[in-house]
Amino acid sequence: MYTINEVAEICDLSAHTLRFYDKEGLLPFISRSKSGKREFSERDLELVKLICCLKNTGMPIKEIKHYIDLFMEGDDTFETRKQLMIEHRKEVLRQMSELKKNLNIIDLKIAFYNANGNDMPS
Amino acid sequence: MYTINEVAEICDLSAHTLRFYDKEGLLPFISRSKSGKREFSERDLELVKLICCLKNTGMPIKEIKHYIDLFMEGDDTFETRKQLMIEHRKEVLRQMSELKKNLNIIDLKIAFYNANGNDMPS
DNA sequence: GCTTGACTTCGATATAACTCTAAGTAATAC
DNA sequence: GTATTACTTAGAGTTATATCGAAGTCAAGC
Repeated sequence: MYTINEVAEICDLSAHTLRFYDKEGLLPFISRSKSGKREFSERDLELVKLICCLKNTGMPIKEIKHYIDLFMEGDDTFETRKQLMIEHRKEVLRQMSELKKNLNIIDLKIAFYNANGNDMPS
Repeated sequence: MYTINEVAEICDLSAHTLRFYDKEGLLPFISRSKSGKREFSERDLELVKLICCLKNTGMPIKEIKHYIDLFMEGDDTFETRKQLMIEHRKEVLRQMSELKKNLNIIDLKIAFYNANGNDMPS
């Protein structure tokens, strides 16, 4: 079991942020110790990592919550979750392609700088 | 010459946003018609595209302004601008690498869904 | 028993980047 | 000459994601 601070450390978040996520309904799966402290199992930790992955690829908290809600509903939502993930994968690919496009622009710019500014278009 | 709305269309921004950028000091190079309207030359358009590229790769407006300020100062800032661009390129590579890492996580997740949830880790 | 870590509520504050409103002016296009 | 487009100032409001602080409670470990 992990404490909130351990999870925070591992996932590069603050305990504050984790509680904030909890409040937003992103962590309904977390159990509590008899004294009321959050206890993260290995599986919980993996879910938090997945949440971070989704967040870091631009999924808004509300959509992540939707995914988690489906997850909590159980096996009936299996197909829906799978489709959501497949859709999000497309979005990540879109981001990568845009990033590549922008990298090209930057590379071109640096190439112009290396050519000592000759024919610099802008 | 392009009007503000044409540039907005081309760069997928609103005229509002372009005026906002202008106010923030990102577009000091734009000239005006005798009636006071903004006139974007081909070169200006390229610069706006560069600004969008920097913005879309996460550079904050203040840093973009700094770059534009250097640009307006002229050839003396050539080396500085080149170094800035090289540094930003590293940042873009970092983003791409993180995106790839996250794509892997998503792919793994989808693979588990395709395995019908067997051994689903989370 | 004292320190540390965790908990709660609640609200303030921050930050970035818009986004919009209003009210009035001025030139352009048909 | 009317509709469209663009301009101005100045400020209010929005969205998303935190981030912080206060104030008090509670339990565990040394």
